[in-house]
Amino acid sequence: MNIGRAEQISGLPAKTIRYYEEIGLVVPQRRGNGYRDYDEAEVRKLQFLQRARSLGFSVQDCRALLSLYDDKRRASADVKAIAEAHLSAVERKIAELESLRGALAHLVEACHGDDRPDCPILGELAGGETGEVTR
Amino acid sequence: MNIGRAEQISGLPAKTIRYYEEIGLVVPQRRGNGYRDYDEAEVRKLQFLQRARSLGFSVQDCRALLSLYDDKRRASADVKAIAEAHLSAVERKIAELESLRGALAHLVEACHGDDRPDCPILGELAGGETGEVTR
DNA sequence: CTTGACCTTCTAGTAACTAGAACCTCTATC
DNA sequence: GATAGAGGTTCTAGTTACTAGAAGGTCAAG
Repeated sequence: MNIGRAEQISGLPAKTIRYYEEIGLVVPQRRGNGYRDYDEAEVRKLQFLQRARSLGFSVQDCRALLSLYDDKRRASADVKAIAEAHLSAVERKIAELESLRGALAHLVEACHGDDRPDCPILGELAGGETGEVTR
Repeated sequence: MNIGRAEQISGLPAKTIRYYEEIGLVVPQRRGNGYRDYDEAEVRKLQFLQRARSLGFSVQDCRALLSLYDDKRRASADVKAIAEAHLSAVERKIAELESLRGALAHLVEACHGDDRPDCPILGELAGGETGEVTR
């Protein structure tokens, strides 16, 4: 089938599908006119990629997951290891953002936000000491 | 002062300081030998950038914050607006990651992770039929 | 005069696409 | 047969915010 149909079924934009081919993830046959021709298995892989990417797996992770998906003798432990590593990364990122959120919320709250120039946010950025004026 | 000293004081790598010059954030004078020469105000701006970036503000936001920092007739409301927008973005990102974390945690939990090929994680990615996780 | 630290510019690579341009192919209709 | 329009092709370049590395110039000390 053409790339347009693969796009509809997989939910991935055609540009992205071409990109995935360029990096060797899903490489379809070509027809006589040069058009890409996706078979069932390839479209299933595109769907697989769409789901894995929407779960936040990197393209490198997706490559590994796809090859495990293809390997009927895989150990589920290998799949789980990838997912656990990704989960840990997500949790680290959440912790980092929560710390940021705390700092930002504190600053936003401290700023009166009117037409006067005095601003604790800039104060913090300028020197870490609220209201610092000279150095 | 030389870029090496500016690096020590600001905590920004020299490569980053040069990059900030390239995009017009902090542009120092040059000495006769072509070396960059940072004055006090410029080093303070570099410190400002280091802090703003570590709070997760984009470089574009930093540019705006820096110009407000320079403008002694600024309205603190303008600073606050930037910080609030960033805070909102951080909160959206946290919500998104927490949703991901939930889905990933379920999948990881459902996978026995041994040497057998059967795997609910791949099942979910492949189409949500085989080995689908109970939500 | 040489060594080593420090500085310069330049190119290219990172992640994962995305936009746009120029052009080709297929199908249907006039 | 000509043409319109949908859909396909490749290619380049832009996005974010740096970072690595190469080739080479400058400076202070011994």
